[in-house]
Amino acid sequence: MARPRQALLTRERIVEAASMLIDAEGLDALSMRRLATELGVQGPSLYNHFATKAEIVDAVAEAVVAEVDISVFADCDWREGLRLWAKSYHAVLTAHPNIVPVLATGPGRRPAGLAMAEAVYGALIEAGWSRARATHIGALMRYLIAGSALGSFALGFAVDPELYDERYPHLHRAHELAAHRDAIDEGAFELGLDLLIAGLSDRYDQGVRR
Amino acid sequence: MARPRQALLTRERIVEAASMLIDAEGLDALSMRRLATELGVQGPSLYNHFATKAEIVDAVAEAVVAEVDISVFADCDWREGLRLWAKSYHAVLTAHPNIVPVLATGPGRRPAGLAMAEAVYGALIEAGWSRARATHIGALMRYLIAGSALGSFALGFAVDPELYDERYPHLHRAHELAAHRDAIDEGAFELGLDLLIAGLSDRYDQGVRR
DNA sequence: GTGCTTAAACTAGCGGCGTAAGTTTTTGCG
DNA sequence: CGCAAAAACTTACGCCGCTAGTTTAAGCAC
Repeated sequence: MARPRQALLTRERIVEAASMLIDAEGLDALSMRRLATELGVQGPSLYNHFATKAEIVDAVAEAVVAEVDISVFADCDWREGLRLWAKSYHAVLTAHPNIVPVLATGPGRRPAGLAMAEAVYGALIEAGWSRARATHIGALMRYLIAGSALGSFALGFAVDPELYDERYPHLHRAHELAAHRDAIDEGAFELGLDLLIAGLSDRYDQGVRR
Repeated sequence: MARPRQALLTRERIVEAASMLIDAEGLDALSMRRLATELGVQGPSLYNHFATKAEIVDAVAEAVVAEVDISVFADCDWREGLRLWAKSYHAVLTAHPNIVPVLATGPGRRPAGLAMAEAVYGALIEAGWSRARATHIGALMRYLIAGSALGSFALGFAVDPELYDERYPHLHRAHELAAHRDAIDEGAFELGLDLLIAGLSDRYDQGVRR
């Protein structure tokens, strides 16, 4: 086949297929040949639209970050804005867990990431936080959100139950955690969010804004 | 060469070389052939000591986690124990940033990880926290520590400075962040640690332990 | 309308990857 | 002493990201 009358691929279609593949089967399942097959095309054809595989993964990450709702900062108090934004961010990452390592590791050079940073940082600055503290707070929220999305804490205790009782007495019945995995992760995230925002709120109200 | 009089490889030597390679050049630089070369040996020889590459990476992760000081829980108040443990954990991850994605993503099935969970969870339970809350707190600390170690927040703003002023007014001079990257990340982590432990401490003192 | 450039698909192939299979030699034990 | 297990080796398979070169269609200039 040479050039078709109607183009088979677009950047959009490629990103969408890649995103679905990552969501369904994980980052490792994404190979150029596999992705191309999914799109009814031969592997190297993808290079007509993206220079490298990394660019494709990047575009997927960008699309995911763009789902996060940053409009909340416009209408809310900084505390409420922070909370709603964090929940939206958290929800998006929970919906696309397999791409999280890319988001967490990679830099925020992409437009959506910069727009998000602008929104968060801007809201904090306008609330009266110092530049340095606003940076810290933004980073801190990211730590919590990315950290919670990355690896389920509850996961990984599904080993031989008898082993625990001998060597790890406090982990007795810890293997049952796996069943409540989602609830636990959600609870831990909520706890963290409450504690951080409450703590910041206290400092803010006491005039400690740097 | 057939079997040598003195074995060239041991699991220890392999893990050490792999660890050094990951520290020096990153996870991607670790390939079986490359690692074998580093050890003066042919690639497949490694399979005499480890069944898969994943097992080697796992062993490296285990060795890193084992560096974390969990003895602090024995002598301290739970608050101080939590703080010292978190700092030790954080310091270890900062010293081996390239292995962090493995630790963060992967389950805690390894002995060192289980021992750490046992220590943290045990200290919280004995302090009087409910089982559910202790789990949340342990998970939450992990989120903060792993999240902060994973991706520097400050990194990734080293783009064309002129771009910021137009589209992202609050990120004005944000590119300068890269220079203070370590200080910022450290500040954000410390802030998070302070806020979380202070918040938990308040709840604890008020008798809210679940 | 006829040519020219560009775009978008193709095929072939390079070097590297993880790993399986089978070979050779040494060691250590019954 | 004989023999199984261990620890190195060589070879090879099928995947990977990606490059190079080819073919044909589309879009545009004159």
